Amino acid sequence: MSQPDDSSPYKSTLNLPETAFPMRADLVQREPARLENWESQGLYRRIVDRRRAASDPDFILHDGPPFANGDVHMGTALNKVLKDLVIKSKAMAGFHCPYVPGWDCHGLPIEFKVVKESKGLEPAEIRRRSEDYARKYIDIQRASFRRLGVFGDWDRPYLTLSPEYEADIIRVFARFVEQGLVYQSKKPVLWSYGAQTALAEAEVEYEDRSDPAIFVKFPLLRPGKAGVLPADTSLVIWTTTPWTLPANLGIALHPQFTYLAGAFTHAESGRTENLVVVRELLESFTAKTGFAPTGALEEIKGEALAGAEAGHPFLDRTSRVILADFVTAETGTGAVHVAPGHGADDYRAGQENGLGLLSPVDDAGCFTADVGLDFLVRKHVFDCNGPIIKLLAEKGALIGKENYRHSYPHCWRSKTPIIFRSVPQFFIRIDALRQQALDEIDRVEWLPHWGRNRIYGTVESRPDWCISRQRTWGVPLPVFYPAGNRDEPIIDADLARRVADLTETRGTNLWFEQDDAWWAEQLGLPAGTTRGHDTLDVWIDSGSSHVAVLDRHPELHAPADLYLEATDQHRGWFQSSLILSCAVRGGAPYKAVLTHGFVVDQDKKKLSKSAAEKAGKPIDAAHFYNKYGADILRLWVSSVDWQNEVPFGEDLFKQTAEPYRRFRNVLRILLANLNDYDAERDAVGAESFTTVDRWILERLNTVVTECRAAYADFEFRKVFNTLNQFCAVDLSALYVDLTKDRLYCDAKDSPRRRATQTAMHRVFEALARLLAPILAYTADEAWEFAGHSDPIHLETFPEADPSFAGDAATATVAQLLRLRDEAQIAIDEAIKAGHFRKRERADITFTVPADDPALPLLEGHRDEVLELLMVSRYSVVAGPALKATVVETAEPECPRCRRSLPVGALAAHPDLCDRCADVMLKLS
RNA sequence: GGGUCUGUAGCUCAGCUGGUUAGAGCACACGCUUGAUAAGCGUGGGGUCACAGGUUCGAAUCCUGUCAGACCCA
Repeated sequence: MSQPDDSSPYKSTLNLPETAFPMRADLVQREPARLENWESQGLYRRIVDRRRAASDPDFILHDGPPFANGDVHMGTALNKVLKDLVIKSKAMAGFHCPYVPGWDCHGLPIEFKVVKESKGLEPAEIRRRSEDYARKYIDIQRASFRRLGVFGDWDRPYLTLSPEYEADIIRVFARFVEQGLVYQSKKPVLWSYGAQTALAEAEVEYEDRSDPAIFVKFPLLRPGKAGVLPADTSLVIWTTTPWTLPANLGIALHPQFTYLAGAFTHAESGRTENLVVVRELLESFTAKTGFAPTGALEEIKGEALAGAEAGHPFLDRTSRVILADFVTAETGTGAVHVAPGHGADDYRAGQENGLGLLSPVDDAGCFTADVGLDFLVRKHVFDCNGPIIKLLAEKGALIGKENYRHSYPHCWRSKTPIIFRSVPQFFIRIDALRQQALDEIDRVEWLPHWGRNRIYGTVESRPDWCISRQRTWGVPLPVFYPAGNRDEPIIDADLARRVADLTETRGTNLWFEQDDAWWAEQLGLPAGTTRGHDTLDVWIDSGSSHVAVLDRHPELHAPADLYLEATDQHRGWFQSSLILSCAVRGGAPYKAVLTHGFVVDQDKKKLSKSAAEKAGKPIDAAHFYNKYGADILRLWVSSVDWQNEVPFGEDLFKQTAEPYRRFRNVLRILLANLNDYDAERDAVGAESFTTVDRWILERLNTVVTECRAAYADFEFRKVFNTLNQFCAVDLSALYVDLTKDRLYCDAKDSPRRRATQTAMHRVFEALARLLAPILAYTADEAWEFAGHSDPIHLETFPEADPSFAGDAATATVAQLLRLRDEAQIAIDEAIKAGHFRKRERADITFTVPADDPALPLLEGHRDEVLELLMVSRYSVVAGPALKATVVETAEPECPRCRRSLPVGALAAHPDLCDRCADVMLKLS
């Protein structure tokens, strides 16, 4: 500790800054106490009630429910804090902003964990454990969100597992049924044999994988229209999934492509075959298989082969030649193996050409007896690629083979590769809703604007929605089957609604706990009627929130003003909500949608949780708010460009600690300088402001205008930059620095001291409120030290003051700063040369052109210019260009104010400057 | 492979509809201050504005291509 410096007898006569607002933030210790205070007074409720009482317009941000699984990592924190910045800034901009957070509770990831812990559980038990699991993480995540300073109705969040919510999901399903949009069909779906369920597009992730790619010949039996092909000609197909060959029912050619037919000879073996391949791929075919054309080749259009038939290479079956636009000339042979049971394109082509459908694969991904080859039955399909290739070789059907590396869909949970497999599933007809959904997309505001194209593309091209899942932890898909018939489901809206009514009060566990007989009796169905076993896709759950939450909650309504999630939700929640909402209410559930990028590593590489942990890089939000404080994290969020991917790392994070310190210190010095100021008593009128006061108020006016506009546009980074610049340059480096003399050394009540305090008071009140949405804790702490008893979050933003909308003072100060910069360089040189040690000793000679706009200022406002330059004295000479030279002043240093000015005007204080002598006289 | 987007000092970012020597903060170096002091002030070094073409009197800013990265789709 340093001893109090009493070397100057005048120190006690100064008005030095003083405040109890601590310089050190100690956020980790202090924030929890402030949070407790907020919660004990029900601050969130007070804010909402105050805005409603003022009849402020609504602004509804509808919370997209995070999955109730895992801790809050930086990505989740980014999303939640962005939402909170929206809510807090909208509330301070004068909107009524109820915020009801929610959680997505059902689904595979949780069930997967529960089932992995203990095998062979009854469905009802799986559901109990899954609910416990979800609730545990809801509590963990809720505590984190609160700690981050996010305001909301945390005591009554919405949960997709609550009975009312589940009942509404079923009612949404009923609406679809009643519009004839639900059907059952056997068609290929993305199937995870690891998790043994159908998956949605959004539940699939792409990983690199190596597969055998093979060239297989299909001998033409009937040549179709062509009729000119040599005998024993074969089409050659190329496939990366040999295991789907048993289900082959056709070969697709492109109608417009030119194919080449003729003799091919293998360079090494000398084997000769009559083959057909597409012209564009002839070279690559030869390179990969070794078969080169022996003589002239016949050209033939794809459409000429339509209707031809080929023999299956190892089964006693024919394969029809069909035409399809999806055939490309990029890889393979231009002839595509079609297995309608194992692919979406294949299915459509099969339907159009009446090929039928085979899918001899069971839930576990193993061949069934229908595969047609005994030695494959009960073997996993991926283990059958080898045997099938071997069989092809034996039959002489194998033309070539290569290893092929490609990105391939995998199950996001079990990480196993996806297979396309046909099983009876339930679907929603998208075609009936597509145009309406597309029209709605153009009525919504997308932020950033390119989001519109994202979702438009997905909706435009998405196939029918497979909504059934073979899982337990979810909302039951409420269909029934007549006694003894599992092929024709009873899909009925009224039945579904009655199921909803029963579960509204008793929960959907009923579906799993009661038996078929009970349900048949409850619903008045004939004895022997059985229930379906599927649950609904979880995207139906969260996509129904506009019904289960917005329509139900008394403070909310649909459409919401804003949905705000990461960009992956274009194909997820934004889309499922849109489609469900179009069917239920005939329009989008949101007026605007804001998307932000993902949190990525510092070098902009994808940042996955497991990879980060392996590298010893913490990614949990708790690590950061427990080490640096929630306000640092919030400040970081405000400083990033959420439109793109958001780079993150502890080093980057630490960088925001510096701006934080500046904000805190500026608030602190303002508070300290206002220590003896009472706005009621001491505020001066507009006519008393000096030039620098008017300048800082003009700057403040600009800052207020810019920040309000930036908040309105959700450009938090612009708020951060604007305020940071204002604090660093205008306040800390200039205004606060150059007004020290008048604040510390003038008489307490001197008009120019009070003028500056009046300006600083306005700056503080505005700055604190503009910072409040971001520095939720610190702004409130400063507010409290300024003597306010209510939290700052009940306030509204400062208004721009029209009397400072001009730039007259700013223009004047700009001229003076030109002089200051010029003088500064000369002063620095003089100090470096050892002429004197501090700028207050400088005596400057300005050389100024006669037409320089600074000239009248130099001549007419001596005291103000001296104060702003913080030098002893200056003189002006005429010259061709602005220039400053410096010598040490001849004036003595006034021991009270430490400026070098003429002294001795008052005999009582011969060593003091005029101003200080006056002050001393008044004090005595 | 297709679509959308991004690429400015070591780091985080400003640079509006093209127009004087490309700006700020952090970090770094040096200095001042001990009356904002685990603070404050100043000065300085550092950028071929990803790369290559093109439009223009003139481009970081417009166009094309290449490279790198992100997300989505295959």
